[in-house]
Amino acid sequence: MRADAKKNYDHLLTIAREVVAEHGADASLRDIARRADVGLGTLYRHFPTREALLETLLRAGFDALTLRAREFDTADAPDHALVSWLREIVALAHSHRGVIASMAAAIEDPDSALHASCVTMKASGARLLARAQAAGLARADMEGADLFALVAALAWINDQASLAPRADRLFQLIAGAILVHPGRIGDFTAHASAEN
Amino acid sequence: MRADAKKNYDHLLTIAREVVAEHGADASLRDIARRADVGLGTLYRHFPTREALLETLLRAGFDALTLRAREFDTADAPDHALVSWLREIVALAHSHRGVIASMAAAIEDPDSALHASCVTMKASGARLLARAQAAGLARADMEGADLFALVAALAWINDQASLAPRADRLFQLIAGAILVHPGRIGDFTAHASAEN
DNA sequence: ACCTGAACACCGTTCAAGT
DNA sequence: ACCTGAACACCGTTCAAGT
Repeated sequence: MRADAKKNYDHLLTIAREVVAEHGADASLRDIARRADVGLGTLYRHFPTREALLETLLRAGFDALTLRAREFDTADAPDHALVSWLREIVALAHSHRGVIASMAAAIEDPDSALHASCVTMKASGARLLARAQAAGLARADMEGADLFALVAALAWINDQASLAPRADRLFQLIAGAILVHPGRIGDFTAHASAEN
Repeated sequence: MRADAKKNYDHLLTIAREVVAEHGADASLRDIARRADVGLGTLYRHFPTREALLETLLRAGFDALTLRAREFDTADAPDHALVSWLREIVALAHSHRGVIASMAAAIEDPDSALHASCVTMKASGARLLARAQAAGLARADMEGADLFALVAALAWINDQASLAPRADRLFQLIAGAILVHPGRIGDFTAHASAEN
């Protein structure tokens, strides 16, 4: 990448991060280009679709979550690991308000720039779920797709201003429905959270 | 209302029902006016906001749900009543794809045309929940706002094409988390649904 | 190789002018 | 009273013209 292009690319990302933090994943692309002092075509050259831009914004968070899943997979009690990881992926999605709908759409659209990341997230969750199931700590009648949908729903609740105050409580309720011994949830999720 | 105005009003509603069925609650208002062979200003005169139009489209369904809640309140086993009613409100929201986000926003916005209906729905749910709780059939640590948020989340899952296949299963899972004796769910929700 | 911004086809919303 | 549609201020997306 040429030096001037690289500079535009980086600056666009910085501004996009600000604008998405402010207006959510549906933010005006025009507005981003304008505030970055860059032609609209330059934004489209670097990020041919909105999903491509969002994927770049979220990539670091996705990678961190993939690593966390691997850590959790060996280090923790399977139920603790599963619930803690769920909390973190919900927090990541929420940190980019509105992106969860794009992620839900991307999971079944191989052409979406978000597809690969979503598939990875789903697989990480499925692995943690399977481990908890094998230990008899999660209900057996669930699979990765169910977990992905529940995470999406919880992230969506977080994104709705009027429902957000109930989000933590409902996370606990749903986590409790996944686990065989929900009594243990309070022990390890009370103050957990992910920053992104 | 003048005869010509009444005719426009009715025709707009007919067309709006078609277009919303096709494109969801975010359908283009311009498109509705166009297909109704009516000036854009006429649509705005009859329905000053999108919420006003949606409220009119959904009113019959809301009224039916209010009646159903009253029936359920006296006729059925409290847990059966609660879960059956939840199924119906989820189905109503889903029958107007995308409207659930507006409903979530309206519940805390007294100026929204959907506000009153949402408050009524929330109150109906809260009453059925309280009755089930009093009978020891629903967990005591929940309130109406939690139920409303869960219904919204389930309706949202239904609206996402990629998540919809899991919607029934997740309804059961969440209903099971609300009830004290979830084993009973399968008995009475397997084939229930609402038409609107 | 990369950037720019006009051009196109859409929106939602308002309101002066008509009947 | 009611209707109309132009006008305004926005979008997303493309692409000819520039450097």
